Amino acid sequence: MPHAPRPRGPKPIRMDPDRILDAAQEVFARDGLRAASLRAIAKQAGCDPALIYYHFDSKEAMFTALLARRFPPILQELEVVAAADDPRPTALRLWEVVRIYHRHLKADPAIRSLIRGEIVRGAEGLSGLIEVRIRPIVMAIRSILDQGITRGDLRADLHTLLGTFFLARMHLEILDLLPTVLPRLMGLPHDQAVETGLHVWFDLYWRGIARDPLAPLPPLPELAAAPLAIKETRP
Amino acid sequence: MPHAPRPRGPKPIRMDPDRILDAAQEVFARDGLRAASLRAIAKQAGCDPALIYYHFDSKEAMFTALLARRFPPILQELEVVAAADDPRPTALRLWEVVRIYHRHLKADPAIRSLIRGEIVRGAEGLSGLIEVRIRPIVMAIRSILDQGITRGDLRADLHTLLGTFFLARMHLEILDLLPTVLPRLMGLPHDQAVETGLHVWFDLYWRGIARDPLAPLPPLPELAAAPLAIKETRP
DNA sequence: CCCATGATTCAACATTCGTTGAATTGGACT
DNA sequence: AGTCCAATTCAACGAATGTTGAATCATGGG
Repeated sequence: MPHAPRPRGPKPIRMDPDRILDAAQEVFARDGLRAASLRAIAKQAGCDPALIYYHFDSKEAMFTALLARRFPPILQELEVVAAADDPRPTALRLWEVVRIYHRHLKADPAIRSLIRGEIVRGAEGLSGLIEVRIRPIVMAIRSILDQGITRGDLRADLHTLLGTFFLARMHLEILDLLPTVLPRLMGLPHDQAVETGLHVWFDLYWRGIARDPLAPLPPLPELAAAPLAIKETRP
Repeated sequence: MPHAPRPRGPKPIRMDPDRILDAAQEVFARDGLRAASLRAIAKQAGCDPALIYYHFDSKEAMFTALLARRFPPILQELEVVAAADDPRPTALRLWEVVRIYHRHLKADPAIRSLIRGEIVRGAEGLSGLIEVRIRPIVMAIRSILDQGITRGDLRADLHTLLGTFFLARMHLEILDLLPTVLPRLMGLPHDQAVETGLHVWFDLYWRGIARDPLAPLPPLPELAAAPLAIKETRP
């Protein structure tokens, strides 16, 4: 069977590298970085696998390009909240951090699982880039905690670096695991699993770090609504 | 080069299936479930890849056998602490949970990352088994929280299921990420990263769930020492 | 009209993987 | 000594993977 040797390509559409990145993000989210194949990404993008190598150097280069596209907007919003002259009470600023994190990462399991999976074991050059992307984010959140101590909102003996780690990591755990674990473990409806999980978590976390744990939290804005008008990446 | 066609096997040593599981655990811990190859496991065990198929049905069967070997001892110890007639204050019992968790999972990154990686996206039949292994553990910890509420040690509005999730998951995050992330992110020495991380975390967590957050914690036993004499798996 | 050039596809390479069937070994029992 | 069976190894299969070089298409400028 010569299986149709050469019906050569009738596809005169230009393929934007951003479209390939979109496909890569989707496949990475579905299968994880290691299991995601270039052929699957190419099929998702509607092009030939070889075309990916025309626009990117390798699979790893696609991942770094993906990071470069997703992280700066997050950092940009966080640094606004972390500005030293922000007059809002610390609880509200931290909740704003939660909302920013949530809005950017909720619908993007790719980066969540990828950071997680590939940061532990360095994946060679990848870990360096992740570090470059993540360190400023950690520093922004941590500065809010530091300011909270000097303002007298937080307990003086708070370990602000670990406090940042706890806040950010548990957020990702809630996003990643609660929707799949909670319904299977209990009868809980998974619709609002993430929302209620985040609220309960923030209440517990705040009692843990506040100078006065029993003082009630101020009313918290809803998670979903966008707090700041920032232009999105897609024009 | 005919590369030495048939120097057939001069290896008359018996291979205990447990030795293969040991090798699998090591390779799984190093490379992750998906990336770990049977050939690497066989080389680690010092046998032929085909021998693995004589003792186990498949790669997946090895993983479930690994789970079956590691989880029951953890559950056994947890259920002792969770017994309803345990008279110790809730804070000490929860700290005991942390110690048990820590002792069993600290040196076993395989199960930690595998549970994490393969539970989110079901990996077909695997997730069911994981659920069978994990649910009793969750229930044991949760019952301590429930008893803590009725005893008046914990806040009455505590969401005990989410509280269990927070305690267990953050513990794994600390074990997995702190040793690699903290030194790279700061200059922190990674020797005691896990120990200090766990202490700071437990202090924050306890303030979050206690009825009286400002009451000081009782003195906590050291993490490393074994609290109960339980026979280990290797005879 | 032609040709240079960028964009895209085809087909294949070399590896690696999980898995399997046949062959071989080593010892236990008769 | 001979035989049987469990344990182990050999060699290979088929599939999937990342990657590459050559070929084809589309298009715009001369």
